Amino acid sequence: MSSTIRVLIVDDHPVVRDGLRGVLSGAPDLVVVGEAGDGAEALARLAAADDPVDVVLMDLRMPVMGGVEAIRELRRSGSAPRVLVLTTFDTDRDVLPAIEAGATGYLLKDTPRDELLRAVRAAYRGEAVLSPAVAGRLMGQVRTPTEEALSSRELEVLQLVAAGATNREAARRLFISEATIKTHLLHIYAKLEVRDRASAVSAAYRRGLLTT
Amino acid sequence: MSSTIRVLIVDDHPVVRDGLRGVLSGAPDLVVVGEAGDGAEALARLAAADDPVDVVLMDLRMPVMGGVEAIRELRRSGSAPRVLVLTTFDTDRDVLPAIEAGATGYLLKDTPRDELLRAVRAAYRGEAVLSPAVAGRLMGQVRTPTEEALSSRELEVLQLVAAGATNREAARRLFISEATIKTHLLHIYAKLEVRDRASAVSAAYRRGLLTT
DNA sequence: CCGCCGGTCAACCGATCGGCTGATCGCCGC
DNA sequence: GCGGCGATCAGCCGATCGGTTGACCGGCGG
Repeated sequence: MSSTIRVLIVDDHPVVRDGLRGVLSGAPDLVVVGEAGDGAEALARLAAADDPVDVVLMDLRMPVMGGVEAIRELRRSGSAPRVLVLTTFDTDRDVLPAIEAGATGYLLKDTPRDELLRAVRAAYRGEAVLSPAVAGRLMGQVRTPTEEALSSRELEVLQLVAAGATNREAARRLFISEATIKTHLLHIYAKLEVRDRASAVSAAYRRGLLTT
Repeated sequence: MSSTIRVLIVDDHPVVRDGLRGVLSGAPDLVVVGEAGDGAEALARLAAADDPVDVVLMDLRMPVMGGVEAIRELRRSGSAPRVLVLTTFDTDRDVLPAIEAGATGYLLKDTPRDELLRAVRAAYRGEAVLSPAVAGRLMGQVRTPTEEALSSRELEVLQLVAAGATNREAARRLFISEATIKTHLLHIYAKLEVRDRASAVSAAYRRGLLTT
């Protein structure tokens, strides 16, 4: 019958893939048509036009090619499958890019089995499904639209500062003036609501702007 | 037969529990005798003396009671089962306490299925099994014995600095002199191999000394 | 018993930072 | 076409930091 939902599992952990396969295979209306260990494998699998996929269960942090890039590629190529993100992390740095890239839903891995099954069916219908923690983050974004969100240039500066660069060194490395570095830093302080570089670095780590 | 290894799965993610159950059930010499969603549940299950467990597959970061405390409790109560840590994280902050607490092995969740099975059997025999990344961290510890390991006082200072305190503020908060703060910071810089507070904060986050 | 280590404190110096004001330029959207 | 924003740059100031040297004390272990 045409009501069978065809699912592709993308996760770099074999154990997790097995777990998902097990959970999904318990539902008569779902069938796992493939697995992939990273974004590139997933794209390759999805390119096989003779074997369509309805819903992609996608991890985010993977080697070779992460989930966000994979989703972006999918959208760019105009492919059809819904993408349901399933990951451990609920930081802004993970959630926002994934949703911007075009994920249909975003679940955390502590989601109970039955909720996961419902989410796959909902994603198949094009409905948005979010874990409560993720929903909260999104609301926070909407409520404070202009907050945080460092510009890419500011992030470069902050990375150098976190690496121990003085203003002078950062300026040299970015081929700009020391005054500009100072300006960027002032903006960064304002956005992160701090007053010095040390706490700016700390705030950035907490918000997932800097990678651990 | 007595050669059947009895395994308890402890992980807060239902999907992961399913995956592990699936992998283990594929081996004729292994049997999953229970599951738990956090350390407290695991201890309760292990307290049932009429139903022994040989190997515990233990996640670390869990709600209610984490894996490290659970392992420590187990050892304190003189219980027998081997504990094989199976987690996503390989930072010093996770690895070292777990091994100190008495874990028999430490695997990351990207471990292939067959290696996981071999590891369970090895743990049952009391052999140490480490994922390559974890082994590397341990070696690093041994090679540089005096490295890092901030004293508790130094950590207090660093936390304040990360929160945006100036030396003067930190001094006031800890009821000590500003000069002492400076001395602590110099020691911190030496241990973390940096030259300013911003990069000290960064290094601390990367090593898991400061919590995200 | 003596040495080492962690914690405490002091004084001094140059280097750097944070705060402020003000300015130019290019791009995007209304 | 105007306004806003990001990025660029300048100069000035006081405050703070980083580096150094030297010192005292208490506990722990050889």
